[in-house]
Amino acid sequence: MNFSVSEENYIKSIYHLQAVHQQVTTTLLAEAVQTKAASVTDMLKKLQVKKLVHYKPYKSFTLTEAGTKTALEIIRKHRLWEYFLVNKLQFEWNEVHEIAEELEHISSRELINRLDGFLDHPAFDPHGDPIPNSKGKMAELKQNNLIDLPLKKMASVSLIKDQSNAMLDLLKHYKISIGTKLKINRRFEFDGSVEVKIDKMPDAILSKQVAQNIYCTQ
Amino acid sequence: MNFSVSEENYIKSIYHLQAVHQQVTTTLLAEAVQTKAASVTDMLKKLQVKKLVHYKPYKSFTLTEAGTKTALEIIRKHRLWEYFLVNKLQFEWNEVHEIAEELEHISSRELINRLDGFLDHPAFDPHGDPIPNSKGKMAELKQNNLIDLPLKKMASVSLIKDQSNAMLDLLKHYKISIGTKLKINRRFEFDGSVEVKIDKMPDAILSKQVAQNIYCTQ
DNA sequence: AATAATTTTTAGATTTGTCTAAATTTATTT
DNA sequence: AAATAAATTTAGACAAATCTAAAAATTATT
Repeated sequence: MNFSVSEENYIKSIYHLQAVHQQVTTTLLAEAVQTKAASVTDMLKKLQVKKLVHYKPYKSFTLTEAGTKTALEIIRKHRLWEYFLVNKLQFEWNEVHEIAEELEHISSRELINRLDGFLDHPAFDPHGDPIPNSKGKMAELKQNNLIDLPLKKMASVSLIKDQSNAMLDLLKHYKISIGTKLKINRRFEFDGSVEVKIDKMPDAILSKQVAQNIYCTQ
Repeated sequence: MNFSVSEENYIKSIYHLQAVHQQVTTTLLAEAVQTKAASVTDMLKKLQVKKLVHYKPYKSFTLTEAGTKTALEIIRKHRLWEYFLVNKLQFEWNEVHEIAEELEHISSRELINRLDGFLDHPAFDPHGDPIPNSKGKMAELKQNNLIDLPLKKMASVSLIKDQSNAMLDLLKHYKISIGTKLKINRRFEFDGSVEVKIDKMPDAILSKQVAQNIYCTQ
């Protein structure tokens, strides 16, 4: 099956929203794909006909198995291209999202499988998100919220949940990126903020809000 | 300026047709973009408003300077991606056209300039066509039609004019591709065919029709 | 449980790129 | 130069994806 860019964007967004919200709503999806609720309804009907979503008017919608498979293919492309952009073309990890949003819609499966080989089958993209393999399977990594790390125990940043520019700006300031090694020196009970030692940087205090958006491994 | 995929395809096709025909016609362009003459007229009016073509109804149309610049950017993208597909992802040179047709519409200039650097600023794509640089300039290479080569003089295949599958099939059989070294042993006056010695292959006889589609350097 | 507020869907319009059929212009024949 | 043929444009229609405004259904509030 071949889908339009628009259809693919809806499918991908439904997948991502399903991972976070138990119930995906029309309004939520409208916001995700930058459109109006009425347009979402139209598209849901179209996707239902193509058997990509289960849809009950006024009630609910979820991806079908075929829809999930499609979503994973798009996400695989997105993340492989991001990996390529950062590791071969020397982009910064926070510069690649928009370009990958375009590249993920290139249709050739052969292309993406060769790209995968060229990149040596990476398991994680530059943001620490796992890359589905050609069968849709992706690696799972036990990730802990920074806030929950044991004291003085070195850990490696593996995922940033909030990838807004505001967040990325802040992380750049602290020189925190995927792979950055850090440990928690102490916790401040008052507001839940934490003092962290980051690689070769002076000690820094991260607000609870920031720390909750950073996930680590080990 | 940002253009739709459709607009870009028209612009690119006008550029290619202008290189071959002194006058590009509506019908010719319609065939090139796989549509009907009436649709071409509609699009020409749109491109005129955007100052990409000079257009006089019933008379003629040509690319403006801005239109030519745009065409060269698209062609640059197309050829750089083809080079990438063949030289990095190990595609065969006759497998890459369709994929590059999609990739050429990815908008990021930064991407294409970095790709150019990653590939070491190639001057020619896998078909032997010159790749415009970021300013739209491209290398010129004196290319001779195989039919006109001096006898017994080694030459290097640099361009295949007819890139139909039928032609590519035939070339595969003779193991002729861009860069193949060959020389003409003798010419047959009767039908204009030529006997050529190809690299490590037995002597072969190419019809005039085939030979006329092969261009060589040196 | 009735009313109000919110969410979702429907109805009808818009834009882009396309089409067919008819009208117009240009080119070719006789 | 008039008639015919061919190419081009116009007019009107259609599909995809969107929008706004109104209607319908659901959820929350009093």
